[in-house]
Amino acid sequence: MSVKYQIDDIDRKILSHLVKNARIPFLEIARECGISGAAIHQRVKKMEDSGIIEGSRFIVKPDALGFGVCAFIGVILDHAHTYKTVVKEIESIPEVTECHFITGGFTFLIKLRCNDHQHLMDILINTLQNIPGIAKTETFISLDQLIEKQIALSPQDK
Amino acid sequence: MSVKYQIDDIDRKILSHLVKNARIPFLEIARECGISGAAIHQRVKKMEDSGIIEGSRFIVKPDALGFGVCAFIGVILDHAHTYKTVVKEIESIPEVTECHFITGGFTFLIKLRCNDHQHLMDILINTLQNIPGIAKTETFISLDQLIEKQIALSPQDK
DNA sequence: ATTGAAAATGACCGAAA
DNA sequence: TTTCGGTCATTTTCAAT
Repeated sequence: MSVKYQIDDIDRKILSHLVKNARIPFLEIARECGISGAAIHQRVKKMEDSGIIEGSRFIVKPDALGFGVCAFIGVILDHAHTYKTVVKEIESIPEVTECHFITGGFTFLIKLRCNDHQHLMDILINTLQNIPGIAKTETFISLDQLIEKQIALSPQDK
Repeated sequence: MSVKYQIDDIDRKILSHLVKNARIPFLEIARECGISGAAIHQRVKKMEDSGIIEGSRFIVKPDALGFGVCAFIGVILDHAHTYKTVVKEIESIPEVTECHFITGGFTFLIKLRCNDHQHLMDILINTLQNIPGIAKTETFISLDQLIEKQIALSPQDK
């Protein structure tokens, strides 16, 4: 479950480029790190194999795909033992992008994206509220995503 | 502010590959779409220029970087007019990865990543609670991120 | 673990349809 | 908008250090 090996400063430097631009040429990273392209290649491969790197993605503006509405939903279960089956049900909802098991007033915190408020209402009433084990939900609609960034990798992430 | 042009099915197909693997060769996408590599290249460029594609990133397991703890924090302001300055303050916290202006019981919902509970406590007490305008916070620690995925691009996203 | 060089593959640009 | 073709750049592998 845990990470297989500790990354060093060169790995961190490589990642600091890759998390900002997945298509940057390895040779460019190599020049900045002062080592060969082959070394970059092998280090990236090792980090991929060990699971440190989970993959790479293009970031697409959700609006362009018709998913202009973002919302968080706090979920309260009526019986703790329904946990597993509820997760499976939530997993099958295509609009859900995240689900956390959290401390505090809710069992789960779900993040999802949908087309519009009608669509959101539909998910709430026809999907979520119909899942056995879910007692109550509380919806927080994101009116504006003010910050979206990655964790800083280096002390100074210029 | 809005998107400059509507993408078509080919664009959607291109994106469906790119959001899963940012380093997939354009030629491979070209083969699957039945058009030339140059066409893929141009369509991607157009989507980048128009802002539909916001960039590309490697996804790194936060644990590997020493950020094993994920938490959400609901923030309540004491005066609505402090909104802007508070956002600026929050923006400058390196551990914060998201900040939403939300409906419901909170003004903001913040997502952040930190090393451990001590680190989280430090952010809560020494950083967040010290920002003028923040009246109250409520912390939800993510004990387990059960789901993490992207919005489905196609009806069937095999 | 890193390197340098070789071979294979892909990105990118211009011209033409 | 697309394709084709050419050139240049990058990825990837491998033997050697």
